[in-house]
Amino acid sequence: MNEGVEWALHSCLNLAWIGEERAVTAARLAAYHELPAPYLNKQLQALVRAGILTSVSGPRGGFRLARTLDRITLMDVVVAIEGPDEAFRCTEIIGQGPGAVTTGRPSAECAIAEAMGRAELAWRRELAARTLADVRAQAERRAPSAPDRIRRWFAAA
Amino acid sequence: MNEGVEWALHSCLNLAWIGEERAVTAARLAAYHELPAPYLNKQLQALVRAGILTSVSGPRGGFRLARTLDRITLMDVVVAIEGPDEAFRCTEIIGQGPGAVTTGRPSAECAIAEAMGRAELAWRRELAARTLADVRAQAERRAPSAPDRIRRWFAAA
DNA sequence: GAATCACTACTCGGATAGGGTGTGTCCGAGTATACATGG
DNA sequence: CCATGTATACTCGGACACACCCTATCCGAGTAGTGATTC
Repeated sequence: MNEGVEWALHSCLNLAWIGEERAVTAARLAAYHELPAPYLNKQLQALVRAGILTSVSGPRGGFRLARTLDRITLMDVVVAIEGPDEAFRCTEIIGQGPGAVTTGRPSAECAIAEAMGRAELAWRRELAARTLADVRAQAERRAPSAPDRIRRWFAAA
Repeated sequence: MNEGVEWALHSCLNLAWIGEERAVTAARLAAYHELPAPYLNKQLQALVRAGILTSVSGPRGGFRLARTLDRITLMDVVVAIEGPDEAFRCTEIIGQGPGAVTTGRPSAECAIAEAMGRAELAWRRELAARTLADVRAQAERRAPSAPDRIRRWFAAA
């Protein structure tokens, strides 16, 4: 899986903790975790295209959450970064060669594709059921001091 | 996901349908779906290392199932081909930079890693619960003529 | 005629190149700010 | 003193190289079979 998914999730949570009063630049979000700033910028752009973040250029510009965390699921972020394609793609080899199945679309009859798809559906369902608000709540339970520390660090110059 | 997973699964089912009386070469398994033979051979080697298949060299050599289909899960095949690493690897950026969490292992406190891991666990659980025997039964329900057709093709020359 | 031995042909196994996708970087388009200037 | 125009600095956005892993391929190690040879 793309490494940018982890960066995007952390950045979204950080944006929520910082607050909505002002936009945050990609450079500062990157500095907080010592990430390569231009590359994180690229990932954040993907979130903007997906409608998860909004961005403004120029001075005082940066990124903001486009909606509240309870309306952003893990699935949304994964799809925004990774793309909508599923991990297991059935290339329909069952329809190739001497043993070709000639009736209709092969994937419809392929029990393998169905079984793999069912597992992947379980994965997607789990991701879609969990919002970033849930994750934030869990994080605050584990590290109650984190939100204030983050807010203070970003407030400082 | 690695494309070889699909090839490996189809090959295992084909081996089961062919029967245990003789080993089947990688070349014939590949020919049945018009796959590149040397590359399929590489994937089958991974299955041998994982203990899913057994192999014998020389004339009359080839591959055989190491155990019955009801003792081979989709998870076994995926791990054999893809490796044991999980798709979402937490690089623990939460422990880097100014906002570093200093107490203990960061991943233990990272709610993001936990949430992503939970989703991936659901995926693995689904794969581990489904054996190749289940998949074969489903395939035979959908295409009752397939087993006989496969057996006949591999029996010919 | 039967056993033994060397040879051959065949198959797996690991080591070796090529391509595509992620990874990382750079510079240009656009904008709010600040300042100088004129009324 | 206030309004206006301009220059400036800053940020996002997309276009540009690099690297790694998957894909694909090849040749060598090992073995069962086959035939000739010998007793």
